[in-house]
Amino acid sequence: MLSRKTKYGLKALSYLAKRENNEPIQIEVISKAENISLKFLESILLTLKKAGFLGAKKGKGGGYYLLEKTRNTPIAAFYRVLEGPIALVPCVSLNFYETCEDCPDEDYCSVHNLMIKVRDNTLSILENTTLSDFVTNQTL
Amino acid sequence: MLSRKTKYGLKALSYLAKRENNEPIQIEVISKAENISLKFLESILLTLKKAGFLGAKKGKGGGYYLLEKTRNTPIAAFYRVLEGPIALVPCVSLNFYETCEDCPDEDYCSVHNLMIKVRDNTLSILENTTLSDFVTNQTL
DNA sequence: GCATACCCTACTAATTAGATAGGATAATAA
DNA sequence: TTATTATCCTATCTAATTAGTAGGGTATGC
Repeated sequence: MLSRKTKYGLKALSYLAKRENNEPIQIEVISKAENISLKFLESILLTLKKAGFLGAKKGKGGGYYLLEKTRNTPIAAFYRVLEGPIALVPCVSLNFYETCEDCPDEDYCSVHNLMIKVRDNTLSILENTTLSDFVTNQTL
Repeated sequence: MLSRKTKYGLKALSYLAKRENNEPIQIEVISKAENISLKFLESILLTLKKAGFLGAKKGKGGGYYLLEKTRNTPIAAFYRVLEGPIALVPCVSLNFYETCEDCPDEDYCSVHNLMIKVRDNTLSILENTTLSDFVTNQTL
């Protein structure tokens, strides 16, 4: 299951992407619009900013805004920053690979082989859906 | 990510399904073969037995064994018993549905709509792969 | 120079994961 | 009928994670 962090992060990104202009918008506005705890959202948006997806402006009239490239960024990128691995087991993760201590040979592990298929299917959606697609409910 | 409970449960089922005969086999044997903590595996197998997937026999020569139908049971059924929902958010779960408190209208939630697609893709794999397919690495 | 709004670190409460302990129960064999 | 074997069952424990909170620090703009 998705953590609330990821869910809230995606909702906030979607909120920003739905706006017509790209003027900075305050955390508090998003927080109220999407029913997300203010301080929790603050930390999530900071994470997304550090990851290079959002810009921020301090002081009056400040807030967060989408960077140009972010609309064309696949959901998979946000997912990895917010949630971590997309794979269901570390031994099939492309970006967070870890060996299983209990498993002598991945190639002969039924779980491993099935989870590769699940991962590929999930990836095909998350890599081929950009933030723009996401807010217009399009998926390749 | 899968919990160890689910991963170990699937490995144990796969171990049982790979055996030629269907004589009861002791927890300890599976535990050693698959490098799973004995007591932890004990509780997992008990869960699978209570769910109707395994039979058990006590005393000398006892142990766990597959019930007939279990070989043709889809992985999704084991997954739901061991892990819970297959969906990534409760509001798109078929078997463990819950509304999101923060979301006024599911139909207009970007997260909701994308996660339906992810769920459907994952389900198509887990529902169409039986335990038999699983151990022979087949997937529809 | 003051108000605004993000930046940053640390902390806490609640829950869950991953076991572990230890005895009860049932089946088999001597 | 008693000892042995192996599952059954409940309770407990520890560590990690999640979700959220507190409280300043820092930069911006009027």
